[in-house]
Amino acid sequence: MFAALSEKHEHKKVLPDLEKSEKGVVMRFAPNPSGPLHIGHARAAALNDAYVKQYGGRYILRIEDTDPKRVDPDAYEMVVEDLKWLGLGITETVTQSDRLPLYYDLCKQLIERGGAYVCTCDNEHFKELKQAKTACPCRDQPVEKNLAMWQKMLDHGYKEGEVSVRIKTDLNNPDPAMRDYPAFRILDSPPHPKVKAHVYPLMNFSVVADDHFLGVTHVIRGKDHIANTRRQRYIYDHMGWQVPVYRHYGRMGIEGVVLSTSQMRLGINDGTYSGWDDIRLGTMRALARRGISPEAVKNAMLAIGIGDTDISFSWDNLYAENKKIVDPTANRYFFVPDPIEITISGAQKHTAHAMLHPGDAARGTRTLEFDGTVLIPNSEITPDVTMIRLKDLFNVNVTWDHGTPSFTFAGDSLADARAAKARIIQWLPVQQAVPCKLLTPDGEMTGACEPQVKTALGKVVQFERVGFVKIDFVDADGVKAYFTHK
RNA sequence: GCUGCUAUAGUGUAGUCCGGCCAAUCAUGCGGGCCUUUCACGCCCGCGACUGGGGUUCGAAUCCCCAUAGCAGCACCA
Repeated sequence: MFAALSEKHEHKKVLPDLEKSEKGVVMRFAPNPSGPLHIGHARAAALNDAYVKQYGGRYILRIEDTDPKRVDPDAYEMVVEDLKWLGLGITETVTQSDRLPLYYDLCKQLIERGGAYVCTCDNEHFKELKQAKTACPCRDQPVEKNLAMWQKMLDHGYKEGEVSVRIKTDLNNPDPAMRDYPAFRILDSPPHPKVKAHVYPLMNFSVVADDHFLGVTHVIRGKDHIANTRRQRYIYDHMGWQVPVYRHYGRMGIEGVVLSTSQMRLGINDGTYSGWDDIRLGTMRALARRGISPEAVKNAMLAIGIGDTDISFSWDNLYAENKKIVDPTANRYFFVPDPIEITISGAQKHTAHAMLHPGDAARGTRTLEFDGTVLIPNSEITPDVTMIRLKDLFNVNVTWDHGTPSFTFAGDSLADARAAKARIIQWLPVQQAVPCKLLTPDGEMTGACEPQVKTALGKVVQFERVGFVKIDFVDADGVKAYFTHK
């Protein structure tokens, strides 16, 4: 019995082992602060987090803000908030714009070692040379000249676009992407929101510097970085440093939501979206607003794993994870979409006590008073219907006269309703009905819900027979809810 | 064009490194049933895949070659 249980437990999916992890790991999540985090980020963030938790160690948040064109000052805060929401075990945070002197110093060292040079070739020209596996004239300049030019760069003796620092690689590398790639550039505008600078490192340079000096041991990132990994290798070799262990997972296609930060920002600015948490977006805050729990996001990402196959993200699988988390906790309430009012003859006043959760009687009940007239979903009354049961109340006969239904009390017996295969439907007393809007991906449902729903602001509840919803807004006029999933 | 990565059911995933125990795992989805005062949860049954073609081998999802498809890189973005 116990053996069977534990055996089943061991079958729980775990991530594949990482080599060189015996003494713990140091990993990092390194977003560009151009906006809030979205599902794409969540994969890298959750995977790295899971490994740090599995092996123990440090988890560094590194804000990569070395391109002032792609920095949103608000994003620094948003990224931290989103990670906090996800519940990741970040142990320290660094921001690259705080570390420019470190990069400058390393660049100087690299030049001294003959591993980099200052290049004044224009882009197009260099591209041609690169394709032809030919060295550009700057490549063979003496170290002293490179150092002087580098100092002139730092002294702002060059304008934007005039020079760059290149890493010496191997011009005969069959992959043109590897040949003498750039490491620093000059940018006169726009100004960086956090630091006064004009010489900026490019990603492949600052990443190596930080991974090395921060002691990063393992890097898990998308396979769009696989070429960068190979490029970065040259710097490690020039410096005689040891490279981290890398894993590159495949591309993840995500349907149904907008993920591009620039597109999102555009839509927000022109009013198409209400904000970063508009539920049509794929941001963490949008998911949160729709009632997706952070655990569900993490579990879904771990289930996907670090495979290098390109995959398409499945909302169904995310919803299934979320339901596991939300179903045991969500209170049940009635929501009547597109309601019609019906009067039931022959019935005494009744008080219905419906359970807040069918699996947890201790949680208690909510009380609905029946006194003759109720709201039910319009769609339930079709000409083939002869009996319905109002859930937790009683049965109702439906009789038809020239297409007009009338309703009469048909007894309390649940067994009768079952025997008659009557549908058990949600309902609301007219007096207790609170106007409620339910926003779904397919549009808006208008209806009414129980008064108690107003106390569930910010929570996920289940509207019985409709699905799980997040109560987003409550005021004197009613309730607004977002559909999470069935 | 050049360079590289990948290819298991609708979706995700295990197995591939070290060929046989794989007539291929688990989850999700879908269909059916049971349970149940929800179309939720739970339980049971079922559906559904090794991209194609060659080769090696007694034996291939697993190794090799070719083809096809997808993806990524060849930015003074990350």
